[in-house]
Amino acid sequence: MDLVKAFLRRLQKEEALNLAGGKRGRITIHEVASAAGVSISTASKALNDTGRMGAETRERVKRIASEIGYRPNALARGLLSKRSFTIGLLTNDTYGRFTLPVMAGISDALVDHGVSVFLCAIEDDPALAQTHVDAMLDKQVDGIIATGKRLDRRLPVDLSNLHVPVVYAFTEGTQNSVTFRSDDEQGAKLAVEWLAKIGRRRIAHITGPEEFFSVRERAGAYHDVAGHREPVLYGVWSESWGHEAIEQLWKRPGEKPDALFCGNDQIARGAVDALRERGIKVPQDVSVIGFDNWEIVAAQTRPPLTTVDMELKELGRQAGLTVLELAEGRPVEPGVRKLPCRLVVRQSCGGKTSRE
Amino acid sequence: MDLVKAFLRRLQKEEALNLAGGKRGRITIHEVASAAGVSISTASKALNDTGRMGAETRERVKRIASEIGYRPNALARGLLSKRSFTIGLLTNDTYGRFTLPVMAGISDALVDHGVSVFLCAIEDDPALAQTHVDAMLDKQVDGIIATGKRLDRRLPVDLSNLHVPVVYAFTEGTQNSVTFRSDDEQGAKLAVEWLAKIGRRRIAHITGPEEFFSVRERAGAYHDVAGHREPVLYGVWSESWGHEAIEQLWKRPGEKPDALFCGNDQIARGAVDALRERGIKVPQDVSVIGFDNWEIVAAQTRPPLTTVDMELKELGRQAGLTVLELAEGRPVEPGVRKLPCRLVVRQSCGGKTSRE
DNA sequence: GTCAAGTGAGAAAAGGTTTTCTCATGCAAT
DNA sequence: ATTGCATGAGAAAACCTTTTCTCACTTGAC
Repeated sequence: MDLVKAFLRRLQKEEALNLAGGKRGRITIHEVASAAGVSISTASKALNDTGRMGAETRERVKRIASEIGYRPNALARGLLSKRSFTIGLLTNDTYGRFTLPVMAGISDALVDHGVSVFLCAIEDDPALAQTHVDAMLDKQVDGIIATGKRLDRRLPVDLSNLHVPVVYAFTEGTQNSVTFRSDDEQGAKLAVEWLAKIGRRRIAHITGPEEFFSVRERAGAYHDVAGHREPVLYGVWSESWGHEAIEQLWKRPGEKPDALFCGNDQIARGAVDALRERGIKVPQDVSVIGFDNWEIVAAQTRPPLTTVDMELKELGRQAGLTVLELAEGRPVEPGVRKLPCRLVVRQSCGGKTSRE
Repeated sequence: MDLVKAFLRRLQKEEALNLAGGKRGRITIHEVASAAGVSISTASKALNDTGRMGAETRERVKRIASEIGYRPNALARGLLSKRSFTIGLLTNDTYGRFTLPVMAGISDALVDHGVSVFLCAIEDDPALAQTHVDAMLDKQVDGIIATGKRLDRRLPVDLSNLHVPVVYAFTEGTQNSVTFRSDDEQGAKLAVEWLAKIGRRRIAHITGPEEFFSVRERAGAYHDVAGHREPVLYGVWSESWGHEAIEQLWKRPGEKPDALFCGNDQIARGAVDALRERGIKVPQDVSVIGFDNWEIVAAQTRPPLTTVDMELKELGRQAGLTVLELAEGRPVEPGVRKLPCRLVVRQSCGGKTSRE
């Protein structure tokens, strides 16, 4: 009876293994050692280029290891070294609008350091966030990068007293943390200066809700460059607000703007569509510039939008390298690092590059 | 002599602990055991509800563990159990257009099993893909989910002989694998039947490139329901193709379509915009239906698009649960599973729900 | 007063790797 | 001949858990 049970269990196990694709025990350093006729200590030292041994021995071990396809078990290694070569990316940006480029940058920067990334999407749900953080800590992540969709909001979870390094990217950080963010002021300046340079004088600013920090920063820079001659229209982040704003602007008396600096690409697209419907030509009559360089919106607009790119991938890259520095114990100056934006010129502004 | 040695070692250990003060090494089961005055074996059994011991002992250990904030080290646990509670998600969909919903579903399904997800974006780069796969295997992932942006394309890496289970989601799988995909035929049928039901008779189909499997499947279902009275226009997946298709349709002689079934939401949006520019009212004159339910496009179109949702999140959820089943050794029938699509009714079709 | 059975708890091994310590061996210098 | 010292390589401990095995003790039955 007991025997039957054991047999059945074994059978089941083997069957499972077969389905899994033939999961016979992996090749360990023991196999390498015995195949090379050395001890595991020697094998380890040979493979890691540490310890003392004859050059011939080292070479032989290495050759055999690669021949039989040995790959060290990262779990075992991590257990000892207290480094898992794993980091966690925490985000509350469900759409991935901002997170994806950041993630791409992180991954790009860390993949050749052998670091993998856990992606955890927490939808402003503190309990879910805590669950994910706990799971990551249990898995001994070397660090955590927190990212979001807004520079002036915190993630709904406290990461300030963890015993692993935390870096913030495109979300608000804590007191003594390292935080990466885009330089919205510089980005806005870039946009408005471009419009001025191509000869536009009456530049209006249609943007998102005033309570967004980015909105205030961009509006501030706009005023610095363009002065206060044209109004700033605050609204929401949607195409329909772009439409409505055009309506508001064009129904008031007096001269109309000859350029629009929009708070994001969706607003810009709405505005461009509204202008077209009124028979106003973009870019001949009015230049329009967006913000975000959200390809899917900017490139599909007619004409394609000139816009400001926040270089989120680069931001992710730097955040990734920084969390790695910290994980390896190297000191990193805390503070907020502003990364410059870049102007992406397409056809919605005219000027030098408008007609080719 | 042996006793002395053991004593010295213990002393040294305790000193180390004291020196650590609490800032250094994490809390291990040793701390729990000594705080509770039991051995580590007993502590382990108490916490895992295994083994035999007095109810009082078990409770005490559990209470103390939670008091001092003990969390088991997943690396150590994984080393022994050969389960890392980690899976990898491999994708070549850079935009995240399809991957994000799938990822959300996977994460959603697995988070309360304690499983975390490595996200690896490989951009059709075989070398990068291999690097990521190797890194994941080294980290002993319990399984891999491969996902993409096209049902009829493979990822540029061979996953067929891994010793961990692999599940394919929204990408083409291998011979004896488990593959999840949307039922595009059923989805298309849903769309065309809806148009018929609200009284449309001349339904045209504007869609993507014919070499896409999904395109052929949707077109097939379209013909089955709508017959061959109206043409199918193959093109590309962009708004501008939607525009152009309208031009083509409206410049030919004879009766115009009273409904459009579009191959994706971008084409639908382009078509709606083009119709508006011609003074044709949507949905009063022409009903338009999209495919994908890509919120950012469908909801921002004027009027918002009725469209077909491929339920990618559910697809991800099922893929996640399946890879877990396989990882736990439970048998899973190989084959392709088609998941039904769902019609999302907004305002671009009219009919019953058009005016409220 | 011995035995069998049951109960509670600890010792030890295992998992794969790295690192420190120890041990031969051979060789040059005294 | 003895000491001193490189050199090459292995033994064992450590990382943290889980699990199996073993042991001591109690209890009720003979």
